[in-house]
Amino acid sequence: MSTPNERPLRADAVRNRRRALDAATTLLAEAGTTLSVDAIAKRAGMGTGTVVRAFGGKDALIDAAVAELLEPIVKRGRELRNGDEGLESLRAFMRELMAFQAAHYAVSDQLGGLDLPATGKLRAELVEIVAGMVKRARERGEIRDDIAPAAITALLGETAFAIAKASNDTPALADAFITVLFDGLRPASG
Amino acid sequence: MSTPNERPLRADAVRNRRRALDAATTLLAEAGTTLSVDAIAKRAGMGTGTVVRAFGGKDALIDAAVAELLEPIVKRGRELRNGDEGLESLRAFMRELMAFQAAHYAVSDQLGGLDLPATGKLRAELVEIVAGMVKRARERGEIRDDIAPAAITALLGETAFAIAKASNDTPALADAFITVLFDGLRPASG
DNA sequence: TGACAACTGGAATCCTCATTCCATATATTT
DNA sequence: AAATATATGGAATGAGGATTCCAGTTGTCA
Repeated sequence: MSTPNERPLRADAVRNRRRALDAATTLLAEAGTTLSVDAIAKRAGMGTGTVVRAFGGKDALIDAAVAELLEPIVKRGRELRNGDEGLESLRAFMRELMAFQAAHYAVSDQLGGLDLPATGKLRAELVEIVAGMVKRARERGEIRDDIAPAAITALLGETAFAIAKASNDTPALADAFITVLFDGLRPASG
Repeated sequence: MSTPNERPLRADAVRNRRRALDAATTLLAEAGTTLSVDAIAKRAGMGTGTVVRAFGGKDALIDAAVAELLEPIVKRGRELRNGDEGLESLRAFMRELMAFQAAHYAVSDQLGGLDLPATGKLRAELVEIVAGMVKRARERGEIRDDIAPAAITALLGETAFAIAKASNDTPALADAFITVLFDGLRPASG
């Protein structure tokens, strides 16, 4: 599923690919780090050329690293959506999303200007998952119906991302956010 | 108050300073623009050196431009805080903050990595203003008391900034955000 | 093990920018 | 208007970083 019908990579190339990815992830996690190809190469213990070649360019490497990071939370979202328990699923997912963002808040700081297709796709799926949950919760009458679902989805999505840095200083923040948000989303609250 | 006891600038220097500032503001407002000194200089119709010299460096120029942009909203915040009508002031200020952010959403995209002391100070004052209003509203019993004021301030602040890009696509979004947020902040809502 | 294709390190290259410099031009002052 | 202090344009400089190149190395296959 990942690399279809290409000539198989040599064993050392596979190894280095993996190492480059890990090094990128590590640097991504460190706020204030210089995310240069050279820095990644040094961290991975290999030459610059090797790093670039492994993915065909810096952006592709970062894209792969971030996508790999995002994968589990997206998967988790799919699960929650499928066995959909309505509002509770949504609340649970928001909690996990925020925890995820808090844990990786340094990442998004360093992504400006990069072209990250895979990452973008996953992010879009995240939004889509939340939108689906919002729709279902609303059909069940669990959230207010005087506000457009799209607006609610946007509110949740933006808030989930916004919390990142702040909640890293104050872990309890996420709970406060969720409490206020979901209280405000209850039906007949106007 | 702005330039104390320095030797007065020559008339043309004053003019160029102004033009550089305006050019920077213009470019800042355009999403996707390259915010290089050369671009600013070209836009302002002057040489690169002139632009840099006017403020002593790129960062200082951008800082001045953004601070100038922020000034009115901060001033407005001070007014609202002084004639404090409690929760209504807070709600009004949030509305204005969000409108402001929506209008200038492109700005913050381009500020990563720059050192902007004046801008930072104004932002801090914005937070301080919101914190003050939250405190007052809480003392008046207008918002729930089961969540730390600091958390509420953070929630409002982060949300206000988060809305920027999204609400540029969908103007009604800000209202939805505020409705949900303030409903969720009502006392005895738990 | 030998032959060969696939990889590797990291120096060289190429870009994008901020900042500096200085010969030239313009304001200011007398 | 002449003298002087300031300011200007924009080429030159230099730093930071992505990408390319290739001589040398290592995995792979027979």
